Order: sequence, then C-alpha cells, then structure tokens
Amino acid sequence: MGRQRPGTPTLEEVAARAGVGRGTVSRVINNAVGVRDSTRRAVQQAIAELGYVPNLAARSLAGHRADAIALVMTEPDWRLFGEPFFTEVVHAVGDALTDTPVQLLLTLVRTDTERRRFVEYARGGRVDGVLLMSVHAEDPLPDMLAKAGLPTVMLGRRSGDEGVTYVDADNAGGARGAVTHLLNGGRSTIGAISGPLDMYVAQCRLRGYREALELAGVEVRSSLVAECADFTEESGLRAATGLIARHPELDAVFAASDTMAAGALHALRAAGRRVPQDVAVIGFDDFQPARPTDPPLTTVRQPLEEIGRTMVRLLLEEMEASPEDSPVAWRHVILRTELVLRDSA
Amino acid sequence: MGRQRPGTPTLEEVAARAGVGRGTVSRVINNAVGVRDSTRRAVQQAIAELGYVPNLAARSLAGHRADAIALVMTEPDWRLFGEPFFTEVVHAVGDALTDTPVQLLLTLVRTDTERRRFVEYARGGRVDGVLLMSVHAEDPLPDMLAKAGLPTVMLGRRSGDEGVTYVDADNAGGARGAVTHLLNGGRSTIGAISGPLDMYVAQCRLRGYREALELAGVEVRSSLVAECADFTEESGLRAATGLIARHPELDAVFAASDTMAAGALHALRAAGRRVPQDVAVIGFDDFQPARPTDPPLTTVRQPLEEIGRTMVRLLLEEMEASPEDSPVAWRHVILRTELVLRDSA
DNA sequence: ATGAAAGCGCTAACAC
DNA sequence: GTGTTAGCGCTTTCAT
Repeated sequence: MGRQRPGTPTLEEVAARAGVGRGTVSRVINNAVGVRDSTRRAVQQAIAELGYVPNLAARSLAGHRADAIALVMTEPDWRLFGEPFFTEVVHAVGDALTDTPVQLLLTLVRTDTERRRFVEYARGGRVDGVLLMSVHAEDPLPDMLAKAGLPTVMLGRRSGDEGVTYVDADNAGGARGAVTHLLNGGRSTIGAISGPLDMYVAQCRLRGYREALELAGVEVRSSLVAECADFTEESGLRAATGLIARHPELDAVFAASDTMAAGALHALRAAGRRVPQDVAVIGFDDFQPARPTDPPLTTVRQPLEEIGRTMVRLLLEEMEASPEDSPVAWRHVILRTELVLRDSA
Repeated sequence: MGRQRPGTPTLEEVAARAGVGRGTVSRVINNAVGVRDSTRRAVQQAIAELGYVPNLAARSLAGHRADAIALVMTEPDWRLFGEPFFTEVVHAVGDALTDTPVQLLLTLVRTDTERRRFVEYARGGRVDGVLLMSVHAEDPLPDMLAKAGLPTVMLGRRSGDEGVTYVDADNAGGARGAVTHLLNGGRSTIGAISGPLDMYVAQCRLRGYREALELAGVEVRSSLVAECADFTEESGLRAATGLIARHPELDAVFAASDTMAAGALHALRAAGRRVPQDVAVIGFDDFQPARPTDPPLTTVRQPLEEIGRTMVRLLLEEMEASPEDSPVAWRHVILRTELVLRDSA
C-alpha cells in the first residue's frame, strides 16, 4: 500500500552538505533563534540545492505533535455537506488557520466504520485536535475523542449539559428576539419552521419562538409548528406549503435557518402571498443564498466567522496546554446573535 | 502547539503484558499470518486491557507509508465547494475506500499559502497519494505533486495533452450526442450555456455542441453561446436570461452542467416559455437537484460513481507500485457518458 | 512460530 | 552558537 519516495534527502544529508550538525539544521527549519545568520543561510542553501522536505512522520514521532487538526462532519446524510452552512464553517476555520503552521483536514464521518477509522487516526496522533460540526444528540464521537484525551471543540452542543468544549450562538435568545420583532410589528399568526428536533440547536430556536409568544400572551399552537428532517431549502419549502394550507391566515413565518427561509419564500410566492406585505419572513443564520431570494428577508445573524475563529482559538489553547495541568475540564462559549432588518417586518 | 497524550501504552508494553516479543504484537495488529491462534488471542486481550492504539507516526516512519490519501479541491472560490458535483465526488471516493484501511482527507487549496502548505504536507509523507478535482488550466499543483514523485490522479484534465494521470468523461462525445438528439427532434435554434473556458472540460463540452451543429450543417452562431464563470445554477439562470433576450426564437438549450440547466429552466419559466413544449433543455452531469426542477430534464449522464471508483483504483495501483519500476509515466482513462431521456425533447 | 535487534528521520536536552 | 546524543514507537529482517 504505497511506498514513500526513496532517495529523499534527509536532515543529516543537509547537515553534511552545509558542513554543520543536525541540530543546527533542525533549528533552521524550525525558525529557532540562536543561529548565526551566515550559518542559517548556508543551511538554507543546502536545503534548496537538495530539495529537502522534512519527513513529517519523524517530526511527529520525535516532536509529539502533528501540526494538523481535523474538522469533522458527522452526518449520515452526506448530501448535506454541500449546504451553505458547512461551506461557511469550513471557510471560517480555514481562514482562522492561515497564520499558523497547522494543516486543516476535512473529514466526513458517515458510518460506524468511518467513525472507528477516524478515531484510530486521531488517537494515533495524526492530528493534534478535532473540531466537530453537525453533531446530533446521540452521537458518541465527541465523548470518544474527549475520553481519549484529544483536544476537542464542538460547534453547537448536543444537550443542555454538554460535557465537551463547545462554541454556540445564543439560539434561544436570537429566536425570541426575532419573533418578538414580528409580534411588535403587528403580526399575530406566526408559523415556525423548525429544524430536526434531535438537534439541540433546533430545540433552542423553537423554544425561543415559544417563549416570545408566551411573553406576549399569544397562544402557542402546535399546528403552527412544522418540524423538518434537516435545515435545507427544500425542507423549508415543504414545511411552508403545509403551514399555508393549514393556516391561510398566516401573516408571518419564523424559519430556523436561512436556507429554510428561502424555501418558505418560494412556497409563499407560489401560493400567491405577497412578502412582506401579507407575510413577514425571518430566517436564522444569514448566508448569502446561492439564488438570491427576491423579497427582502430579515434574519437573525449567527456570527459564523467569529464562531470559527473562536473554535480555533479554543482548540489551539487546549493543544498548547500540557495534558497534566488541566485546570478546566471543558469550556463553553455562547456568542451573541444580531437581528438584521431588511424590511419593515 | 499540542502535545501527544503521555502515558499512551506502547507496543512494547503490550508485548510485556502478553508475555511475547514486540515483533509478535506487530504481526497481530497487522493481521500478518504465521501467529499461533492462542498467542494471537493473548496479544489481543492485552491490547484490549491496555486500550492500546498504534502510534501512526512511528508506523509511518518505520513502514514508509501513511495509510491515508488526500482529495484536494483547488478552487479559489471556496463557495463552490458546496456544489452538488463536488459533494457527489467526495461521496463516490469515500465509498470506494470503505473496504480499505485508507483514511480519506479532504483539503481545500484556495491560496498560494495553502498550496505550499499542502505540498509540504504531502511531500512530508502524510499521505500516500493525492486525488485532485476542480483543476483549472494553469494550476501548477498537479505538476508539483507529480514531480515530487507522489502518486497523483486528477478528475478531468487541464488540456489536450495532460502529463498527469487522470480520469475523465467523454465530454465532447456526450455533448455532441445531446445536441444531435435535439437536432433530430426538430429543434434548430439551440443555445449553449458553457462553463468557464479556462477549464478544459468546458472547452470539450462546447466543442461537442459545435461539432453536432456542423455535422448537421447548421450554422454555429456565437450569439447563441453564453460562457459562465462557473457551473452553478445562478450562472445558468443569468446566461439563459441573456439568451432568451437575444433570441426569442430559441427552441432548445444545451447546458454544460445539470445545475446550470436547472437555472436555465427557471429563467425560461420566468420568461413564460413552456418546457419542453416551446423549449427543450439538456444538461450535463445528472445530479439529483436539491430543489427538483419542475419540467422533465434530459441529461448527459456522467458516471460519477464510476469515475470515483476508477480514480481510487488507479491511485492505489500507483501507490502499490515500487517507485523504481515505473513502466508508465501516467495513464488516462475516459469513461463513456450516457444520454438519459426524460422527455421527448 | 517467535524473540532480538537494527534502523526509519527527526527533536530536544545536553555538552562544549 | 553549534555539535553530539539519546530516544520517539514502530516495522522488518534475521536468527532461532
């Protein structure tokens, strides 16, 4: 199964050619201080002449680190990997790593076989830490990694008392604010398009919707709530179609994601409802939709770039810390959301 | 920057506990033959009791292989990573690897910094081979990898005389067949929605369109050809809108991808054209669109699962081969496409 | 069938 | 500042 290039120059050959010791070469390639400038240049020239590239396996073995982290999506439905949300997260995390020497590895974990393979890979020391996204409530992967002592940071949490470090948005608060905004705008029959309730994020956003209604003294009707199997545009379209059929008097919709909101807008237009004159729509996430939705769409902005940056920061910190001194078991960071008004609701 | 877990049991400790030598333990974890069954069980028990996981850096260093391959997308516009095409390729490649011990690593290469980082990673021996997709004509990465002696397989080619192993579909032939089908169906004013012409795949599909017209003695008019910056639905929509405006007599459209075709369908419907009564539409690729396009859509099926399987097979073969015996410099495989009729065109 | 031993190429601790 | 050296944990001969 594959052989490493033979004849690849080693650090020792570089040292010989430059007329220095191996330690010095090591210092040069690691940008360590305490090397005379002339020596450094001589080594660099030898490196260039030989086309030397450090053997990363040897470096890992001796240095006890991989200089790589994994961003894992644990999602049986691999198709969702193409959703804007994940694309944006990958982008944000990638950006947060540009100024580090850390290589980002994306990994899809769809089956138990792949889960096992990845755990062996990570426990085997090929990555220094793991970032998880799209984690469902019953997913054992976070605990497997955390118990193995691997620095692990999740995007979102699996439940109210999560035992692994995570970064999340204020989902309940954001949803509450959005629905309150609709109520203040004079809307009363507000439908909710919820994400899959086996994900805590969906539970929170739906709870925010309920709380806003309760605070305003408006009855919460279950027929106004549609749960979807995922956060996609297609699901939003189907859910909205059902809501319109059940409640022709619907005058507002709160969708648990922007993609679902886009689907809802199409459904409403197809049903002949004018947006936002007849119906106001609020989404959650604030992506740039691929095909721009025609009517203005108010959204709860989830700060994905900041979430990505924060996840990377927390992970690097955990990687930095020696395993023996563990002052904290895990940390939780909740980022504020922001209501972005694009219409008068 | 991260420290490997200390106190991780080593192969030596397993050997001691099982009362055998290190070599024997190595044979057991590698499923090598020639180990007595009772010995094997004893070792396995010790492994279980200690929670032993092999150190992959040490294994790589001693074994000269990484048991991992990278699937790289070299695309400055990271947003395209979410396109159905790439999702399907990732899926196909992942499936082709399920029965191997090889870990699949996805990597995004957007900038030169990332390109350099990845080359060091790959040349450093962290992967045994590289799969490339979405390669533009001027991309230097394939040559960098190939020159470094890394087994490399591309999806598609950069030009007519590609110097790196690749797997491709018969793009020109597929397009020619599709347009011929339209002509046979009595259509005469056939618009072409082309992909970005800095990608060979787009050139080929457009060439197929031209060839079909020429063979039928129909004039090729440049105003009937719209080039897009990418293969997305949005681009297809814009291109089709322009075509309709320039050529109200348009009675068929050939789109260089299914996503673009979906965009074209929306544009046509918005323009009040009935599909396929007034206008026939043929796409290329055959994905399941996220939001199903209402009218039936005939497509040139590009066998993505087979392409993925073939890429993996070629790569594993190149990895298997010893570097010294290189009977062939590279191999090219072109897979046949298939016209899937969903309407009477 | 199994134990012993020689590296794989690097980092880091220690001497000078 | 720079050279030397002792491992890192595994695979792989080579004996036995």
